[in-house]
Amino acid sequence: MFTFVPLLAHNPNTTIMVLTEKHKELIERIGVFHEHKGMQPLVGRIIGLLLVHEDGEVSFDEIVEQLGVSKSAVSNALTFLQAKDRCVYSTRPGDRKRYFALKLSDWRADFAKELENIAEIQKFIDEVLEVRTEKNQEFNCKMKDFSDFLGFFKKEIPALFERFKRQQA
Amino acid sequence: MFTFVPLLAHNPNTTIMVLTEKHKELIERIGVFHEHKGMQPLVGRIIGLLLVHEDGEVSFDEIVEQLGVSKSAVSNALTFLQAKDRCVYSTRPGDRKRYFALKLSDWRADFAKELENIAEIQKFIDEVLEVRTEKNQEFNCKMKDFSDFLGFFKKEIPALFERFKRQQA
DNA sequence: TATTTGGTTCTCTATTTGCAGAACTAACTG
DNA sequence: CAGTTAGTTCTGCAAATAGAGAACCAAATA
Repeated sequence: MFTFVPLLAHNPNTTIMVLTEKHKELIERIGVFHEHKGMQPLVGRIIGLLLVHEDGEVSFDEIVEQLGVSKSAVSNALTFLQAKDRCVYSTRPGDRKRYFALKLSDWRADFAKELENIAEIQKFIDEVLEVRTEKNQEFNCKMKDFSDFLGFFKKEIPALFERFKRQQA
Repeated sequence: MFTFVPLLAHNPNTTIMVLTEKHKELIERIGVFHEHKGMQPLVGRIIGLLLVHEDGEVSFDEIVEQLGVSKSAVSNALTFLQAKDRCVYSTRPGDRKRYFALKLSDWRADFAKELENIAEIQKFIDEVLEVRTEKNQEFNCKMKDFSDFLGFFKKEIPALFERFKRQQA
């Protein structure tokens, strides 16, 4: 008679990385940096942890332990990070845990998105120009100027990555 | 006997601009755009109002009336905008009112600051690289790559403005 | 079938935020 | 000096946020 003997089921990576004070302090600072960008506190801390963790992949449980927060908070934060496409998880045969990692691979796409996002103000500038009267031409000109620059800027983004690539080789 | 007859004291520009629905709706959208950038709601609305207002300069009172908010809220928001160097006020002889305007003139400096700000993540990336072990070289390499790009990017910012200037002429 | 594991969802609460309204101040006016 | 004007600061509250803890669920195990 055969019994199913799971290879790893009783042997998940249960030892967790030891974080030094330096690690912890860096995680906090990365946390507040992201808070300033409008993210909720724990989300920023998790990004910090995933960055400094030597494995790059961190289990749900370990996040809970390392950051000393509740499972519910971690669950919500990870759902958010995945929705924003900043984070993915992988699994391992015979181990039901999920191991979360940053999608560091597409930093190019992410950064480009951020640039386009800040240039998004152009849309508003243009709408503003449409509703403005001719009364204050100086003001209008400066806005037109800014809008033109933003258009130029957006077009330049791909070239920027190109030049970086060439300059690297 | 001479009496002091103030030229404008009883004649400040008391008629306020009429905002259409389109104006109001645009102000709201500009407001939420800035909220997403981490500003408090009223600050974004004021930016919107100063953008669409035909005069470019708007008195404290008119801000209160147009946006239908309290004086205290406006006072705090304007203090904030001035602290952030996004806004200035001017006065007129014989008129004690302050007329607030966006510092639209230095959009170049502002935009450059925003770009540098998003590249500030490099500082953290580098610190992270210093505390990371050699364990996950692939992860480390991607981070190094990203950091290199951010360094390159920062250096490119002035050139970007240069190219825009040339391309305009 | 009962229990454990890994995680999600729901409910509740402490904290923070954003603003109103009142009290206040400082400069000017009658 | 009493009143007005223009704006600031203080006090308090309603709403939003962030997270704890418990209840819950589904898959795997005993």
